[in-house]
Amino acid sequence: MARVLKQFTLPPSLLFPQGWSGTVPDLRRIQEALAGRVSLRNAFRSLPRWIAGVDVGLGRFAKIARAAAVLVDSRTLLPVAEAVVEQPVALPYIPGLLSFRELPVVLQALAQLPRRPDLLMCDGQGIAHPRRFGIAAHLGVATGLPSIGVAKSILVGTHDSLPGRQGAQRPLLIDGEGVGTVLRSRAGCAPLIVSPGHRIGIERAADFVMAMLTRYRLPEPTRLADRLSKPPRDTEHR
DNA sequence: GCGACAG
DNA sequence: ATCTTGTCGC
Repeated sequence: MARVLKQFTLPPSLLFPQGWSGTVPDLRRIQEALAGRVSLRNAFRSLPRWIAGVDVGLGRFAKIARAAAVLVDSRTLLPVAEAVVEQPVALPYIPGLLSFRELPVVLQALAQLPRRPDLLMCDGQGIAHPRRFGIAAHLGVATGLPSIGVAKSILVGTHDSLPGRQGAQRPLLIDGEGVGTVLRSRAGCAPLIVSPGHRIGIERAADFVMAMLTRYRLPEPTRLADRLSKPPRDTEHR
């Protein structure tokens, strides 16, 4: 059952005031209001043990959203629990409003985990967003849990040129304000865009992501969730 | 008015 | 996000 979700802090009415529906301007106003609940204060001094990665994959014609939540033990970087939930897609993808499309099913998947994560990592932006309220920030505020956004590309913001070596970092700026970190997680790969979601600062968010890297471009929690969220591909050829 | 635009 | 085989570089 929904063991974890019941422990989450805010009631649905406060998480999504318009019940996920409404016009684009309506949804933007919701983000502006909820952005005020985001905290950049660090909830942890060092990497906590239980980290959940979440991601959403779409079927062939984007009819079904498949959310995956993978609980990883940061001491071993190995998965200790997984959950997958599928649900019809309710909204189209609109840049800047991703969370309204993906969060409903993500919350369902998180609810299936056997224990409450200490920290969440998800695909997409945290505060590196036009209204400082990307999906990672929304997820953090919705659950009350610390969260970090790990995106594969920039939504908004600029940065100085980034060295090619692994570990290189540059601040991501929006109108001169630091909102995240452009991080070369792996040499020869496009950098990751790391930004705080909730209850963590810019610098520590990048540190925690680095601590979860192995040989791949994505940190383990997100990488595993990404794989799990992909619908099984047809192998049949008539 | 014209592009840009997480997943 | 998804559609897709082979191929070039760290």
